[in-house]
Order: sequence, then structure tokens, then C-alpha cells
Amino acid sequence: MNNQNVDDHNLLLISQLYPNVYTPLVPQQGEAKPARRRKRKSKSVAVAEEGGAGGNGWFRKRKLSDEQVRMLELSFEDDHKLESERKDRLASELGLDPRQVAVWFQNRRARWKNKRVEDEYTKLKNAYETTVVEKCRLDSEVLHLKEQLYEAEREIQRLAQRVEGTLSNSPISSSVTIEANHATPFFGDYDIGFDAEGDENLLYSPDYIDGLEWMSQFM
DNA sequence: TTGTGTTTTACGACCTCC
DNA sequence: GGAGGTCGTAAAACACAA
Repeated sequence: MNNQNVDDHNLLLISQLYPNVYTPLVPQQGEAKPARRRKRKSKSVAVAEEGGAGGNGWFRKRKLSDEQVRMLELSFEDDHKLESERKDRLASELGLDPRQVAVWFQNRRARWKNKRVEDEYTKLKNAYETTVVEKCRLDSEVLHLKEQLYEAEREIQRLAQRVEGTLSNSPISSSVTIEANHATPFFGDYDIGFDAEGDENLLYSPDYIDGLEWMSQFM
């Protein structure tokens, strides 16, 4: 048995003893899937091939087991940062290389950050959509109020014409008719403006005061 | 079965902090 | 200067539709 075979044999034994912890790359019996050749070697594999420290093949595994991931997740929930003491403890508890634990935390932090950005985006999007709906509602309210104003103007005009008819024989009737026809503002003449308090209001433009004077004739 | 998109593991480059 | 962080990306594993 050469060195590689010894390593594989050891891995097989370990994976049988700790099926939830060790997930060796060594193909199991009946497992036909050949490992695809990597362009970039992982450090542990490179070390193993060189026969260096820790390079006896014991850590030649890829996907972490469910149990390992579960323990790492628990630890991550505790604290997203990884002090070297915790890293070493986790590594020995899970039978992993401390480097693997560090890498797992790096990747987990990246995923967590992505998720946070995604959540933030969703929240902003919802807020934007709510604002758009509210704007539509306000626009429609403005339209409704303008219609009401228009109806009020029509009513005032009708009243004015009735007054004109009533006073047609009076000496001042001609001047009232002229002024009313000249000064009556119509719906389209109103616009958004600002009152004395600086609040937005529907104002008669171009001359709101004239409008008020015109109204006062009928009060 | 195969092509394709996604997830997971791992690494190098670079940065910050002590 | 070393340890440990982020960022970008390669590559393997995995999921899944066609």
C-alpha cells in the first residue's frame, strides 16, 4: 500500500466512524463520480501532495457535512466575528482545519451582508410604492376638490344671473352686469398658490384679491 | 443526459488595526 | 509586520428544466 492508498484508507475509516463530520473526497464504493480536475489547487491538496505539515490527506474533503454547517451556523449566530481561540476550538470540535473555519466565516459574512442589502432594497422599494400610491390618492383628491369648486362657481353664476334678472329694472343693474361678466373667475383660472401662512392653497390667479371683491358683491 | 444557473468552498489581492 | 477583515472570482457541487 503506497502513501496515497494509506491516506485514502484512513479517510474511509474516519468517515465511517464520523459519518456526519467527515466527507472525504475519496469515492465510496459504488460511487462512480470522478473528481473533476481543478485548474486552481486548493491549499490543503497542494500541501498534501507535497507531503508537508498537515499534508497527509486527512483534510482532503470538500462540502462540509450538515452537522458541521449546523454547528458553524450556531456559532455564527453567537458572533459574526471569529477570534482565533474560537476558531481553533471550533476547528478541533468539528474536525476541520482552522483555515476552513475562517474561510467558512468569511463566506458566511459575505452571504449575510448580501442578504442585508437585499432586505434593505426590498424595504426601500416597498416604501417607494406606498408613496406612489399615496401620491395618486392625493392627486385624485385634488381633482375631486377642483370639480367641487367648479360646481360652486357654476352655482354662483346661476345666482348672479338670477340677481341680474331681478334687478333688471333697477338703476344700478347695468353696472352689476358689466362687473359680474368681467370679474367672474372660472374653474380654469384657479391655481395652486401660497396663503399668508405659507400653506399651499387653491388660489384665483392672476388676481386673487379681485376675486374676493367680486364675491363680496353678493354677500 | 445535458446544458445552465445557483450555491458552496477556497483562494489571492488588498486593506485596516494593533 | 502579522492577523484577520472585505472583495472578487475560480472551481466543484448541486438543482433542475428540456
